[in-house]
Amino acid sequence: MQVSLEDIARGAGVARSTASRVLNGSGGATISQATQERVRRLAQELGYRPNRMAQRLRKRQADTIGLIVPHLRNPFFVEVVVWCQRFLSERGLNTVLYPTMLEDWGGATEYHLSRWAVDGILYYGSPTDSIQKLLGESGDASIPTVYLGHLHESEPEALAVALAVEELGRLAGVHLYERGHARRNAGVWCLSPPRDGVAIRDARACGLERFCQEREIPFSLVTGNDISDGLRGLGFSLGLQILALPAQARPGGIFCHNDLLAVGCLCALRRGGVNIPEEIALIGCDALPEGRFQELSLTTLRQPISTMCQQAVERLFGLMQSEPLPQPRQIILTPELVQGHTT
Amino acid sequence: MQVSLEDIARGAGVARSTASRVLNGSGGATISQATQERVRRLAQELGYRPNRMAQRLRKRQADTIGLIVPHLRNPFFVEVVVWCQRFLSERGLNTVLYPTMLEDWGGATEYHLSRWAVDGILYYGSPTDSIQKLLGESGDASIPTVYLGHLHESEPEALAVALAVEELGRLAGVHLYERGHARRNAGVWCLSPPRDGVAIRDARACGLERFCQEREIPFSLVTGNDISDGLRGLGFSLGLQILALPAQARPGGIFCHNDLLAVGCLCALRRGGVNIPEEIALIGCDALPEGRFQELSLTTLRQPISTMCQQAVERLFGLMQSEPLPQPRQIILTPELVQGHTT
DNA sequence: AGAGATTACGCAAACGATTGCGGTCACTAT
DNA sequence: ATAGTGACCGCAATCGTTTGCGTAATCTCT
Repeated sequence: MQVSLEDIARGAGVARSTASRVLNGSGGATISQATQERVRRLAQELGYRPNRMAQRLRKRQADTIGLIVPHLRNPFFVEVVVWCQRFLSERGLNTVLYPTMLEDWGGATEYHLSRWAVDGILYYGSPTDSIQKLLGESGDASIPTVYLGHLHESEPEALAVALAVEELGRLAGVHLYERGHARRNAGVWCLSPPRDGVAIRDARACGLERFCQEREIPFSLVTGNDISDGLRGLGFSLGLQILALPAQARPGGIFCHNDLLAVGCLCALRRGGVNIPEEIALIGCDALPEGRFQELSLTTLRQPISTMCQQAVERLFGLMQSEPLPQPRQIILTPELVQGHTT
Repeated sequence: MQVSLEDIARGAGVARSTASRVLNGSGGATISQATQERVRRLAQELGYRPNRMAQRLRKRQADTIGLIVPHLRNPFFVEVVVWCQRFLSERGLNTVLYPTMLEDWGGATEYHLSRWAVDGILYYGSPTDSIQKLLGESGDASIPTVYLGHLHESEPEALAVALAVEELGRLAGVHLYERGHARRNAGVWCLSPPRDGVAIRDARACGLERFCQEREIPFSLVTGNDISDGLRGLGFSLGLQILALPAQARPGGIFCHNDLLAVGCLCALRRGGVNIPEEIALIGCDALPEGRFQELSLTTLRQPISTMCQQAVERLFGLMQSEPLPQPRQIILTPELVQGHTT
């Protein structure tokens, strides 16, 4: 059985309140050195450790934030988790993870994400669905929330630390164009994962498409439907499809929604004997370590994950302390191109 | 503000106790249908959700287990986390993650892992250090714990769901031998990460070494010291070192402690123009998806992660319910070879 | 020396739930 | 009519902390 504050108090001959005040250094009242010493020593000897549940009940806070990410099978999100958890733990906050896509959380979400279970939420979701959809009607809208990754049009007032997703597409376009991969054959393709059967036309796809339109470069947004083998598998099967095309129907440059797709696609193309980047150039997104250790290192776009997480945690913390809302409400962090050998 | 049991009770004109008993269906006493209906409807309307902190305080349990893994930069451990979390959430248990290697948890461990913060622990650590070292002197030895991944000689009595680590080495050896990669040049090498500056001589290295001794195959255990770039980076630099050797000093077959090392090494060797598997064969460990999508798909060893996690969670659950200890105390799950193109 | 300030501490009420025990009914059996 | 029996429900303690307020004791100053 654990030792409680009561035990300390009794042992030191003081009231629980006094012991509590000594141990937390809080509570207005002043306590004599002698008493402090006595209490502290006893606590030390008995190996006292406060009951978190009782503290949380009394202080009406959970010391916990919910971190919502799509899943953990993409190292990008793992990185997000690692950094968020690190910054949160520095502030003494627990992290509870909620992968939304991989598992069927159903009622579990409701169970875990009530106002009483978490003090705040960091939400990395698709820009089209807001957190409300996740929490359901029972969701408590008053939980302090900071959005990660992108701005949510449905929550224009919310705090967000986003990545310049559209800029990703533009940067990729510029790079492919300058390197001369854009005007070849069927122009530029953007490979995206499917969503409800069609390619995700997110900001990065749009950014690239816009760039292509400006330069009058042929552009296609493509996806596949076989996701049974993960994103790499999808990329691989798309690569195979490209291999099946005659040369002039193939893209000159490919921008992949993320590095996993890119790796899969690269794998198929290389095995198919395609000259990269001479025939087809490839650029990924997220700068995963995995891309660097391909036989042909992947050109990709690095996003400032740690900065994003740090800022988000900082903002969430402010929100939880009801500090005045920071200006601007939304931060947008810019990516950086990492030159590899696939462009 | 959240609605409490008190509110329900008052609204329905019953005592808190009655409301509680209705909502949990527990507590011996019988409640009339009419009352039940009234309470339930009110709870529904008001969107009542119990305060977990209060419940946990009262029931003296945290509904939470601590999942301890070295870090999350290796997808293998991510997989462990994903599966454990899944099986735990099926049983209504929260998961809190403690990466031991990546971050300096220091006092945080002590803070989070007390008897009062978690009901149980799943521990995936190196076989040489026990959980006691992690928890420190303040650690509460009475927390139900199940060891994951390997047996801990320091805890022969403990429950464990282990992988047949030594068998990994043996299987790799047999495979390299049968494929004719073992007797070439400098024989078989085992690439391991360093620990305190020297290669980890764990069970898989020993398993391979023993096999080599039996067949009188030259064997070396090698590592490097540059881990600034992760395991892939280490593998890569070791690959470069191999490239610098004259052919007859090179290994005929390499067994890598894990797929990340293997991928890095493979990358260096291929870029260096080595014929794989003709000149050097390579076998990894863990069957990460990443290995399959190399230009030359990696031969590797698959371990039954989901089974391991499921069994571990099941056993931990039993332990927490103080069920009689299962026999045998330790389960050992065997790996399976996945043939790729690097052997 | 007595008023006022300060120091040092204890009392008891929260926080929101669970649960052992006891009490009130209505109804039946004697 | 009285005791016995269920069915139904409320009282109040309990989990371990925090904290507002009250009150002695001590000190300071004139």
